[in-house]
Amino acid sequence: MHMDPHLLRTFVAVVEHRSFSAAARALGYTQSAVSQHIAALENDLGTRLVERRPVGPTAAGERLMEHAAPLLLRIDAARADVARVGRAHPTRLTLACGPVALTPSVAGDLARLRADTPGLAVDVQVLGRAAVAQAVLTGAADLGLIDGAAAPSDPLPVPDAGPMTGLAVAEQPLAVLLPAGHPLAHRGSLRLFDLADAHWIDAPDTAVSLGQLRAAANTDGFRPHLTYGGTDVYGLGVLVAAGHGLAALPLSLAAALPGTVGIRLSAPRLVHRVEVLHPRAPAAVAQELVGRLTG
Amino acid sequence: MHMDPHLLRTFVAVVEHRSFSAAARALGYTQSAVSQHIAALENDLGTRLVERRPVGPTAAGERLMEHAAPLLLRIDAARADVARVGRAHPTRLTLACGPVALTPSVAGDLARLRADTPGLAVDVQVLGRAAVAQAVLTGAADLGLIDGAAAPSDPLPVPDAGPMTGLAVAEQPLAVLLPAGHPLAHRGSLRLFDLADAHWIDAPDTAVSLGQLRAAANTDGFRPHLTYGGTDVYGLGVLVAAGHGLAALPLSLAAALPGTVGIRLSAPRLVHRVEVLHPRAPAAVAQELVGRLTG
DNA sequence: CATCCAGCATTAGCGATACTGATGCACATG
DNA sequence: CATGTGCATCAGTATCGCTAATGCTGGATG
Repeated sequence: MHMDPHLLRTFVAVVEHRSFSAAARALGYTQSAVSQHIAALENDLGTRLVERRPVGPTAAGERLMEHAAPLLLRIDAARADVARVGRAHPTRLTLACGPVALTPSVAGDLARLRADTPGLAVDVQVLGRAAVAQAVLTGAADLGLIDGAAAPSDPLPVPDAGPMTGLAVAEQPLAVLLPAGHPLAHRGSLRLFDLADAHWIDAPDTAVSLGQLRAAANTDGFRPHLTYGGTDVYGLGVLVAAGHGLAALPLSLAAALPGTVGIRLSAPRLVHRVEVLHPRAPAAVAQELVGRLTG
Repeated sequence: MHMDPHLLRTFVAVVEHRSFSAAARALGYTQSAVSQHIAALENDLGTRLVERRPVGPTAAGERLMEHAAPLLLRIDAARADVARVGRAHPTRLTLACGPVALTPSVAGDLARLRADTPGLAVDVQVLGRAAVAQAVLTGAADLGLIDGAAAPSDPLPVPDAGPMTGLAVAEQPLAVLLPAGHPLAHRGSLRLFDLADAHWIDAPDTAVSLGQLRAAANTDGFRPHLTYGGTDVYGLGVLVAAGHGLAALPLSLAAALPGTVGIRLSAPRLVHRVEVLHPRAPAAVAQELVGRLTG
């Protein structure tokens, strides 16, 4: 009865639905059960966790919410990790890819793997950045491909919810995408610091997210001027071309977009890297693909 | 009954004690209850988790063990985090320090804080590196001080079991400790790569651990020639002086040890940094000390 | 200000659960 | 082959965790 994941799950549902009854419906309980769950949790922790009428988290509840999601995720990850043990050679490979992570070289390796292992079904899923790690942890995907900006020898930051290894697959220079007529568009290279106060587009599911940029460059700048929720690189290019702001992309991608110019970033020394994420004990086919990607 | 922390706890106890009965005694249960707990877990996960006679984890059990400790830690962290909310101004400040983290400057800041806040009881605890973060997360300490080697702008690696912030307190050059008669002892500075194949002493609770060194320098070398389990820097100095191997230390500390020479490391660009760890919502006094340490 | 109502709390009751204590059974040891 | 250690199993019981019904409270409405 101590901090039962079950109680946490209904707590999260209550906070998200902002209603006991709605949470009950969503979870397949009665409203009474939900009420008792919350009461039990509050009793256990000795504090009020949700304010009623209107329903919402208290300060303590907000704290708990920060823990609840990772906790529940890790539970699923543990389940998946245990389930993977002893799993025979599966005939299906599920890949979770970040938006810009599926490069021609990766696709080539994958094609060669399929050629060498007849009967292998492959399932490629494109997800948002955070969801990739989650899919690998929970076993929804056999492998994950993420990308982002980092110093040349630093690994990409990954939410740590379980034993998972990231291996570099490919690196290329990082570029900033400017509209073709931009005053800086003729430069051979640019320093990131000079652009900290420029207008930026935050496109966390398409380009390098501004948060990553801030972390990698160790600064406070890069405040978003516009937020782009799509996963389509061309759409982002259109926005940049129209002058809505700048975006950071791997150089080869930036060079391919019409109406814009991709200028290589010279300082700080950052690269765009694709990494493959795999669980501690991946299936045989997955292991094989990891070998090809990194070998 | 899905993956109850209770069941996990007894699972961990069983694996650690390598016995159902011993685990039962440790947990205050009957042997029967423990047997049923394990059976329930195995039934839930659909795999055998522990081998009996002799008792030990199966492959799946080993996987689960990797998750169990962080999971239980995070549960305690969540508890502590929630309990901290609304806590009035406490009159006692508990500091968890890593072995080399308690520098003169830190002690000075602490002394000034005590002078300014009469009636403040301070409790300083020296712990191993991993235990510091754990103490902060579980609320056993209000603040933690850790140290280690890292690239100048990189944060120290901290086990991610909850919302916790690390702020740099002090940085100084990293040095390698050589016996006084060592052939390289007259050098003005040394490159770490040249020492990768030397004999090293692994002293994770005293000097910079070799694991950190490997990670920071991105290499495979630094295989331990001798392991030193103590937390006493002078004892480590004696071992180095006697030629048992080398160790990495902050320069000022290395310079103070007799019979040895501390040579500054010039490449890769690594520093020894002390960071203060605090939970998301630290108590008022703790917050004040953080301000003084970092300000 | 009276009424209504949406929605959370409370309670009784019952089936499921989680313990204990006793017993069974398998394996290692001498 | 006898013995003992230690896990599995089983019966019994207290407790838990649900549902269904009912109570209660704060806000909207005229």
